[in-house]
Amino acid sequence: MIELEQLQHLVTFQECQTLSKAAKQLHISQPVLTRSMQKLEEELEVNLFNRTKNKIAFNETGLLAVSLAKRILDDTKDMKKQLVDFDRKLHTFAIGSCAPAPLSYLSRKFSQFYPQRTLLTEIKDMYILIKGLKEKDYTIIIMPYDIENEQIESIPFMEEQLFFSLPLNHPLAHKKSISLKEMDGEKMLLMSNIGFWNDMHKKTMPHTKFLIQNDRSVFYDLVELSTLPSFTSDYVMKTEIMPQNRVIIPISDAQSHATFYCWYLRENESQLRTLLYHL
Amino acid sequence: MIELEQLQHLVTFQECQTLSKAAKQLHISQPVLTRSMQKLEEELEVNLFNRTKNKIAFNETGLLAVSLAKRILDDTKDMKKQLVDFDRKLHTFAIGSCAPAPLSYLSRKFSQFYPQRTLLTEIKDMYILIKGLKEKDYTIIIMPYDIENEQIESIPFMEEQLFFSLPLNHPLAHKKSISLKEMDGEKMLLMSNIGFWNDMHKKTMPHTKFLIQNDRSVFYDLVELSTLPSFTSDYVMKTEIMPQNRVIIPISDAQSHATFYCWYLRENESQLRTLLYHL
DNA sequence: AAATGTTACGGTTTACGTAATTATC
DNA sequence: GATAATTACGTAAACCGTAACATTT
Repeated sequence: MIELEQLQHLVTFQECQTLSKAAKQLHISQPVLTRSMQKLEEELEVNLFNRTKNKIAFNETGLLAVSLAKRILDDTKDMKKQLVDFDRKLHTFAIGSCAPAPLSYLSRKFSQFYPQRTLLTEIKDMYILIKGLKEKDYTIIIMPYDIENEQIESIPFMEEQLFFSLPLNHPLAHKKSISLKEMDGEKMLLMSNIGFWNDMHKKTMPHTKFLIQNDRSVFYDLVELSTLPSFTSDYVMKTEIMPQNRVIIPISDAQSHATFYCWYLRENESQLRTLLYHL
Repeated sequence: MIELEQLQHLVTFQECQTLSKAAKQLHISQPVLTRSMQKLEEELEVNLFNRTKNKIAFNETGLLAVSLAKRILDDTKDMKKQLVDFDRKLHTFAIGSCAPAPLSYLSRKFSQFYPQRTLLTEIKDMYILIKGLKEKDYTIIIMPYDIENEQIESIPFMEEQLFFSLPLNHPLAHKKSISLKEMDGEKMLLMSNIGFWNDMHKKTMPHTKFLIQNDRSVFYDLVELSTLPSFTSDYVMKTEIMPQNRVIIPISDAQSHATFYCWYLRENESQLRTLLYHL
């Protein structure tokens, strides 16, 4: 049977033009190449070269063989790549979320129960999440409302309440609670990549200019050093150290509260049971 | 590097479902297959199977691997076939002719000078011959007229003269020569596959009914046993044994004589020199 | 003299099959 | 007890690199 190694030799030979150069490039000795090419000709039952005493050159058939060999070698390299990709996808647990807090929570849970598995997490728009769940790009998606149908099941696992974080000398700093509307129009600091909260802010506070920060530590520095109002949440306050020069005031609107649900395909229920049980 | 043998093992395993059956089919021992599959997994850096103590079954990745492997194996089998075909075509000498006599003559010459090469001969319509020569389906074509242009050269190498072959008691049997027109209207015996002569007969003797014979020996039997007129030629008379109960009479028309030319592409002149020189 | 390809030879590696082992039906 | 897969082990085949050789530039 022909072997891929021989085809690789053939292609390298063609690229290098002489057996000796090809041998160097392949890190083998010339005699090996001589024999390899002889064997290939035997197995293919065709002459691939014009040989003189100390010269060996490709004939037409040989050149055709090179082009066919290249294709086969490419295919096998592709094969490996495809399999590795497929396998990774198979063993990767992908979580898509509409917000950062529940994703952070679920990630931690996940790594407790499946420490060896690869985890992929994303914050995306909700319509993308739903599409991705159906197409099995996500094993689980995190949504701020529930659902129940033939394919999809959802279970609630976490709540999050937003607060305003105001500097001590802010005019509203003394209040017990503040509505979104009351704050609308002020400049505010905001983290980027906060999922559906972003949409909520834009809708409920259309006159506010949000100063978006990508970097979390820069965001915290700005919160501490500037006098700009910002948002925080009960989850963030539990998990992060909060600055001292701020007043935390509840937001009165219902939109500032979310219940997060795990959505998953019923067909995957068995493999998810452990995780779901411990949420 | 992955080897094709491993891929073949993989595919056979999938077809047989167990390693032992696959081993039998491949005429090797189980341990070889066990190791072969282990090595394949190592090289691909993926698990292809679900193993229990005495069971090994394909997982999803394994099944994908099988389908990819099949494609590669098919490609390599194709590769061999393509190369053999290409090589044969490269080494095949193809002669197309407008008539049987010069083809028979040239074939004999050819096998004298290139006894080891494969020869392919065909009698075809002249427009097909010219097309085939240009497209290199034919190395040489035999035509009843000459040509001379940039690509094609022609050299005359043989003449053929047709005769009527009449039974002894035929009304015209006594004549020194006969024209085609004189015989037009009579039933005649004719060999099939006689190339351009066929067109000539149809044109010059539109009222004659030709009784076409495929088999040469049947044709000769009929010539000998029937009283139907037929054609023969100087070439045929030289190479075949002629029946005794016939009169051979020259045909007076110019169309009954042909000079045959070898046409070939100038670019092939060097490889044809030996043959052309000895025509 | 330098470079190229092929053949010869010796030693190591590889790879095979048999046999033994473990597990399942 | 029969079948299946894996592991262990000794032997035979394969393969590689060095060296020697033959040609060519």
